This record gives sequence, C-alpha cells and structure tokens, in this order.
Amino acid sequence: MNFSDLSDRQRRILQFIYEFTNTHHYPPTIREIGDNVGISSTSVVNYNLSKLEDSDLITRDREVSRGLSLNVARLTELGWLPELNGNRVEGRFRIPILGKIAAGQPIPVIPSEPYDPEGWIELTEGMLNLPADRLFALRVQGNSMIDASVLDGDIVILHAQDTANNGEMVAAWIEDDEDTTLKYLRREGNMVHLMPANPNYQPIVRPADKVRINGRVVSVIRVLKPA
Amino acid sequence: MNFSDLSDRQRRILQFIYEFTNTHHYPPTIREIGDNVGISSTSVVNYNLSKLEDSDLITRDREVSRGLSLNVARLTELGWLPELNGNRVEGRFRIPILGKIAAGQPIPVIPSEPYDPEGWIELTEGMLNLPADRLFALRVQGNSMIDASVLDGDIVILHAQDTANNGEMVAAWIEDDEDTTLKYLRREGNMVHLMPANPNYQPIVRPADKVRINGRVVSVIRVLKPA
DNA sequence: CTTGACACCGCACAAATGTTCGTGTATGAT
DNA sequence: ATCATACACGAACATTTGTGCGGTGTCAAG
Repeated sequence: MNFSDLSDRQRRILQFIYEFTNTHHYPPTIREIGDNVGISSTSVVNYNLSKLEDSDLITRDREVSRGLSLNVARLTELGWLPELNGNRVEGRFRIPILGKIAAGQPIPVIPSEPYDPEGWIELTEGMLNLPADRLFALRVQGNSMIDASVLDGDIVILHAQDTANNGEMVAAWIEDDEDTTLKYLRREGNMVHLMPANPNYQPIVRPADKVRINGRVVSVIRVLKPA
Repeated sequence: MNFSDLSDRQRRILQFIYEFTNTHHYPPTIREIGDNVGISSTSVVNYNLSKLEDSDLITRDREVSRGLSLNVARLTELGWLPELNGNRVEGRFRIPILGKIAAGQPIPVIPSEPYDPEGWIELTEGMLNLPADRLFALRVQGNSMIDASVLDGDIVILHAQDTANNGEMVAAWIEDDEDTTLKYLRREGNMVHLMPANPNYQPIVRPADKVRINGRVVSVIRVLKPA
C-alpha cells in the first residue's frame, strides 16, 4: 500500500479531513467532505471513505455522525502528514530542521533532504504561540554563536521574515563577512547594530544594506544527552 | 471565573468530553454526554453546555452534530487539564516549573503553587527520551548562569538525581558559596570540578562533600517574545 | 406570599447526516 | 462480444442529533 495507489479524490479527502479537523476540532460530515472535494453524491464520498478505511488510513464509526478520524500513526508512518500543512498533529507540530548554522555559512533556503528522519523537531502549540507554517529550525554547528549564548548542537527555531523590530533576535547574513550570525537587532539611522546576548562580546555595526535578515529567532532549544 | 464556580455536573461534563474525545477522536453528542454524566434530558445537557460556553470553557457550533470542543487554552490557563489525566496528553506531557534558579538561591523541592498558570511547560515525548515522572523545570532569573550559556528567562529541564557522570551538566548546590549553579561535572579524585559551558569563564573546584547535585540538566529552552 | 432566577425534566419536532439502491461509464481480462 | 471490477451519480430513506417549549421544584429577594 502506498499513497500512489490512492485516487486523486482520496488524497483530497484525506487532506480535507485533516484541515477540517484542525480548524473545527471535530471531523467533517460526508456532505461537508463532498462539497469541499467536489463530489456531489454522498454515496461517492461514502464509497471513497470505505476505501480509505480498507487501507487503514482512517477509522470509521458506523451510523455515527462525523464518526471518522485519521489514522495518524499510519499516515505518519507513510511519511505523508508533513505534506499536509504545517505538520500539525493534535496540539503538536513538527518543524523542519533545514540545515546548519555555523560561522561562514549562509542559511540554506530549501531543505536538501525534505524528509530526513533526523530533520524534524516536534513542539507543542503551547510553547510558541505562533503558526507553524513559517517556522523552520537550524542546528548550530561549532561555537561561533556562543556570544548569543547558543552552543554547538543547539537547535534554533526561526520565524521566516526579512524584517524585524529593534530588540528582537534575528539570524542575519552579513555581506562583508560572508557570515550568518545570531544577534539582537538594533537599527540606528542607516546603521544596523547586531548585539550579542552576552554583554562580554562586541556588537557588530554595519550599514543596513549590507545586512540581510533571514528570520527572527523565536526559540533556542538545547537537549543534553547523558554522558 | 474559577472551577469552583462550576456545578458538579458541569465539571463531569468537561471531564467526559475530554475522555470521549481522546477515545473516539470526535466529540460526543448531547445525548452521549447525558447518558454518561447521568442526565436524562437532552435539554439539561444543552443548558449546561451553554453555561460552559458562557464561561468560555468550550466552543460550540450551533446546529452541528457533535459541534463542540474544549477550549484547551483556557482550561490549561486555569490549571485544570493536569487533573484530568496524569499530565500526559497524546504524546505530550507537562513538566512543572518548580521555581526559579538564580545566584544564591537553593532549588525549592516542593512547588508552592501546584497549578500556577505559568507553572508548566509542555513538551513532546520525542524531544527528550525520558520518563516524565522525574523531570522538573526551573526558570532562570538573572544572568548568573550566563557562563553556562543560559540566559535570564530560560527554562531548564532537569532530571531529579543526586549523582551524575562526568561530562553531564548538572544543577549543583555549592555549600561554601550558598549558591546553586549550572555546570558541567568533572570529578578528579576527591575534588569536583564544575566547568562552565563557555570556556571564557572559570571553573569552580570544590571538595566533593561540599557540592550537592540537585539534578541533571536534560534540556534548556529559550522562548523569545517579539519585541 | 409572590416573584424571578436557576436548575432540571420530557417530549415533540425539524434539521443534519449516514445508508442503501438503482443506474451509468469506463477499462481490462476472458 | 461478454463479463468483472472500479468508480461514479442521484435520490429516497432511516437514524442520529440539536433545538424549543411547556412544565416542575427550590430558594432567596422583595
């Protein structure tokens, strides 16, 4: 069984159930599915739902209104859920770790390996109150970010944006240095001051047009393994 | 508004919606609620649901079968969800933030306010592969841990234990200094070396019997608010 | 005592919703 | 050509399910 075995309609149905459930916190009816997937007949929706149930992708409770749910475990196992939307599952969501951030390296925009098993970090909605669809993560390599109190191996969660307010921590590409770094942003006139989190280090001051913001740092996560 | 304002029935209804939804992946009907909470009349269930909606504890979609959902954010905020089910919800668990860690302060063992609205952090099982029952969290106050690359406001997740291996980061009480600190542990003979994460700072060296380990640091989490 | 708010009960009704059946259209195998 | 199978359509049907209304009992305020 593979997703390619599913008809286009069945994929759309899965997609819709997922989105609807996330929005309403209860599953859709057969008619709601039909209306949104473009199926006029309830029996056709029913037919396709039965197929999906046969493939064990959804669970149905008979004679119960809205009595269906996605089989999240199965879907995840088949690597499909991430395609759906922001990678959200029941109060959790997964953020792709797009690459590494290290001295002298730009941030890659496109993930080289979109479904790298190690390429995700899963957070709860409550931790960051932000929509997941513009979040991405980077793994810090080396100790070049230690002035931002970010260590080798840390994971930095960023919100993709190309501007930021004073006082926010950003990932910025510094043209002259050919370097991406994490710093607090401060604009003064036409200059940009990039301030380290740790006051024992020196700020970087550059003309605004020599600094490109990649995203705002919304979280730093360090997981320590037992020795 | 407080939970004590709710009637016993309303509390049971909340509880039932929660359990039912977790089990079935869709919300219960008015009649299912009535049957399980011991209310014979659908209108009485409806009446109480409206009350709960007024208190903003649930959301209802009118004329929609099973059109209700718990307002998890609100419930969490009021500290109620933990009572429901051992702090564990569908791959997530909550860790109590027992107190603050700052220069000169010991770590409090017992939370003063068990359901402090700000007193929890919710993680996913995947993030730390550890049982939740011996984990606790501390909020860092001040910049006294900056040598461990831990900043003011960071949350430190600890595994409660009174010994640790070389190379592990621990929270330790240093008797002479009357201070709790975060450092990497290294034993050499009868001496304990507490090494900062940032090599620009100095290690602390003490006799082993003057250092008490509170727990092993398993994670550091920093959440940055937009400016 | 009366009144009104509150919580509750049953029941009937209408709307929402799943199920079933008859039918049609391709496509591929026999 | 014939048959089987997968997929689709629409309409009628039966259940599920939310809503509304009349009514009951309690209790405190007027």
